[in-house]
Amino acid sequence: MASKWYPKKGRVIFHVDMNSFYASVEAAFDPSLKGKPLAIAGNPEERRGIIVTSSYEARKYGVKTTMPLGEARRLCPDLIVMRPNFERYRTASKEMFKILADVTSLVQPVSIDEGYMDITDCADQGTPPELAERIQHRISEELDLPCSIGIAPNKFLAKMASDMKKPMGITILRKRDLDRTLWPLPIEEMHGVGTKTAEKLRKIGIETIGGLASHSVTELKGLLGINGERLQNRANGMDDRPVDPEAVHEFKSIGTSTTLPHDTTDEDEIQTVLRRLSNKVAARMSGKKVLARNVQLTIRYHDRKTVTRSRQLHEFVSKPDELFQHSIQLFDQHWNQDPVRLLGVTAGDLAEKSEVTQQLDLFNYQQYASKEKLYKTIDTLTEKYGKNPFHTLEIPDQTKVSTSFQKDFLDDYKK
DNA sequence: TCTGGGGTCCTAGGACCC
DNA sequence: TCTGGGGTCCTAGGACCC
Repeated sequence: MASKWYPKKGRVIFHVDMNSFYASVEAAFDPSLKGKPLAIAGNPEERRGIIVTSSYEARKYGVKTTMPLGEARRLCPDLIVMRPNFERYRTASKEMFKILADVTSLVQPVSIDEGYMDITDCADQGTPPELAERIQHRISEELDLPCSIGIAPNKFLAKMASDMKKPMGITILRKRDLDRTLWPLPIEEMHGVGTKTAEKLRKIGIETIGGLASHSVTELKGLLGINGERLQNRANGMDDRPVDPEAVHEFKSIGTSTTLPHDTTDEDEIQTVLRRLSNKVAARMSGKKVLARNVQLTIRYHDRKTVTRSRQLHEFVSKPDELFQHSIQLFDQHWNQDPVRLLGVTAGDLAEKSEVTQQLDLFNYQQYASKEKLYKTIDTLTEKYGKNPFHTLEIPDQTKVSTSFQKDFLDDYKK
């Protein structure tokens, strides 16, 4: 029976998408909000008054994400507006992913409210629709939260499928059904096509996903680069990205930014804000036990023009003051004296603290018997690796060597 | 009523090395 | 005396997503 759902080749992928997540969490927390037009929005006094999420009741009035709060209120005078409670959403998210993890370890969270699952090898737990129903039912019963689930042979189609029935939908998207399910959709509804790309595609006569699927790939590449080819493959239902449960740990940057209550040119105020942002980034880095080798400053001016300035460092940083010093220097170097609307600090080129410490120990060559022998080892390995693994011989760059190199290094050195 | 905050990936040009 | 082409690193910006 199950074999009907499990052809010999091919995967079965779920995309689980929580429906208007923040608003739903609030309604689960306070059931008196159920059935009412509810929006989660920032504080307009601080110029953060945009809609982050809204309930389906609010959406009926035309309330949409990123809409300014004033406009939302005009469209829906009875709108209930709440500030976001991120801690509450994170807790709910963890509970939701726990339920997914009960089915398979092949779960890849992509954001706080959605994730992919590879259930190819879960045939013993039932057919995919049965499994999807069970997951949806558990999330609804245990957390009082609605979700939609897309079932498909790959991530892209699963993602498109979960979007097709909301809220509380379960949608199967098979390859053989693409011509009537996916292809008629307008091009901007395709995941990966935003305003700019949609505009470009419409200019060359592509209006639907089907239009993209059958268009000349040469022209698409000319228009969109490598992305043109990739989008066309997706439109044809081709996507071999694996569900990667580890991806969530491999973050590449940690940043924070804030829109100032008022545009400012006051350097003391700016300094205070940069210090606060640096502290916040450092705290999050410390929580994740990572160090950074790149610091990036973001400045958005009164006219919303945004510039980023970054520096690659020769050593790792993690302390609040280190981040602050780099960001204030970047600011002083690059600020054009115009009023500032937003400031951001981002730590990039991250590495795990434990690994960096290990490497620092390894390449602190004072611990080796002789410098000559150390250099000889480096020469040997340089030949093996085809290039000098250090940036210079004088100051071995301890930061950019692989674990396999470290191992070889020790093996060779001990000879 | 004007557009938040958290990210990722891609591109392109210049510097530098071989 | 003039010169190609490939590769990597760094920086900045843009597009996209939730």
